[in-house]
Amino acid sequence: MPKSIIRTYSRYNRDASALLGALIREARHERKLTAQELADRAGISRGLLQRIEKGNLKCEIGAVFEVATIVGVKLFDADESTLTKYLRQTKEKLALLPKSVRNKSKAVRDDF
Amino acid sequence: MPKSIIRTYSRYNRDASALLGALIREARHERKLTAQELADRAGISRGLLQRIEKGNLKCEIGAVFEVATIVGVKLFDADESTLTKYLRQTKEKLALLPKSVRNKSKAVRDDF
DNA sequence: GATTTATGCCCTATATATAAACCAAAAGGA
DNA sequence: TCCTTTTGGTTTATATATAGGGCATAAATC
Repeated sequence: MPKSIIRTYSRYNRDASALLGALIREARHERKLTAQELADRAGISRGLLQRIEKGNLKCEIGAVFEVATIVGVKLFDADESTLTKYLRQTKEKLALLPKSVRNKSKAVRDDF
Repeated sequence: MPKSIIRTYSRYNRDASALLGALIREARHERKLTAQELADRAGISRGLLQRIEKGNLKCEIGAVFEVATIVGVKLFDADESTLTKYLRQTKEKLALLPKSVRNKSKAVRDDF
């Protein structure tokens, strides 16, 4: 990130991230997990989990997703099966999977 | 990140991120925005937007949230007002706001 | 067809997020 | 009360995500 970019976030997203962190923290307590235990399960450091639970927007999304999934905080929707439902419904799925494969089989392109 | 941690992600979250990226890309097309235009609006580089649309889990969550909000892809829920609803309902909000203020007024602690 | 525009994907420099190790304070349990 | 555990907050070293640029291809547009 050259030239010291000061990134600003909208109030909405700051609230959203703070809420997500609070939900994660609450869910962790409900499951009687210490911060260290949850961090270990997610494969991250305890310090990173602390920042996630505080709603820090600079955390990598993969770490946040992993933690949220472990403690049962759902993304996109409160409904558990919504993601899978989306994955089935969206016609983008057809364009989705090849896209994630393209990098692996770089030059071939014989997949159609 | 010392010691070259190889972070693994669950299949669920890889799918979730890929779906989120696809939804963002689809929404961007619906709004007739070029990648450069959306990146400019979000204050990020075009390359980062590309990675977001590919569902790269190493992107910072703040950038993903900003982009998603701009093109109208909702987080947590399809309903627009769900976040604000949550923010009102959750009793965690009381513990939430002071937490985000604590860093600003570092040593004072006269807020109670 | 030609020409512009958008996209995909390199590359490099650098700002910074992360892990790990601390310490002190808070919380919980005896 | 004391003792243990958990948490919040540092600090430091290092891995790496990012911005920015270039370039080739694809896709519009004419």
